[in-house]
Amino acid sequence: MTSDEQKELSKAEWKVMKIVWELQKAMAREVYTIACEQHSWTAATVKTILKRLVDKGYVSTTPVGNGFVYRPTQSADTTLQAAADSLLMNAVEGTTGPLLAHLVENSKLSESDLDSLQELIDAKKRSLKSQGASASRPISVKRRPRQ
Amino acid sequence: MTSDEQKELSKAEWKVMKIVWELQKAMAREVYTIACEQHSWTAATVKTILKRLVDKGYVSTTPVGNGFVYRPTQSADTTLQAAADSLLMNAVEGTTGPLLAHLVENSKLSESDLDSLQELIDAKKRSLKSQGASASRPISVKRRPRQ
DNA sequence: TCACATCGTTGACATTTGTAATCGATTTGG
DNA sequence: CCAAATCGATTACAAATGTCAACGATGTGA
Repeated sequence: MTSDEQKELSKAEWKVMKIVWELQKAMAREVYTIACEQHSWTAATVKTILKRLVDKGYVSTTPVGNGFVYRPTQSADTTLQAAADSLLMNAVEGTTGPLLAHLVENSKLSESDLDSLQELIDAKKRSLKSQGASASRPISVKRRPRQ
Repeated sequence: MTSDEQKELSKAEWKVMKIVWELQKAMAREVYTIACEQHSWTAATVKTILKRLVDKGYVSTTPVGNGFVYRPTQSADTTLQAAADSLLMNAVEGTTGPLLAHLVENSKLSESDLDSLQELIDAKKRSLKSQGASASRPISVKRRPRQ
């Protein structure tokens, strides 16, 4: 019940986080270099964003030499899921199905990804069948970010 | 194709849009009432947000009596999909599968939603099988040597 | 018709975000 | 050991966003 209330990531912050997630152990130099060339930012800009990410708790630092090694504090997966849940809270009844269809259609998915999805869908179908009626209601995406 | 560059919705704007989408033809009074009670806003706040939504082009107005009737200019579906796509652009390689799994797991889906998904998944699987391994361009970050 | 209720517009102000320069501390190549 | 390269922190400032009050125009009930 700790008022954890993780601040959300802004557009620019997502971009930097993506780099940090990919590097896992990111040295300043690398982040600066990649981010600058990827988004035509100056190093100063990236510094600022990194700082804010640390403040928001998305990135942790370990001092080394002159500066830090930066690490993500949560997995890209967890963070993305939280963002998706938050987005879904804006969904109007009945739009979730089409949204998922759209996403599945336009995403690059591996065979095992597809298998897992199939699995889940089957399970859902079964539980719908067995439980029978229960009309659609407001979207219920609960579940706080774990970890 | 005039540089349309649709501005994105902010948090508060999504909340009001949701109401407009649900009403379809929304009179000011209704929007104010619902939004105020739903988010403990004052009417003034809702007015501002509605105005901004009109400016951004998400809501159109038809004059009637003292004020307007507000209507969404695009479907909730379309807008949600755009937002989801934009979110996915922040995704790290390999996180899309788990994300979709999470969403399917935690969303309320009708039987026909599930059918459609199954359909799509089958199709994807088939095309994976037939085309074999190619056509995937990893978006990985390369570490560059200095400067 | 007249007081009152509504509506949309303006103006306001604090906070967050995008973008960047500067500065002092520190590491490092020579 | 020193000059150059880096690094993080501080400061800056415009734009976007969250919130809201006050105002003037318009509709409405008595």
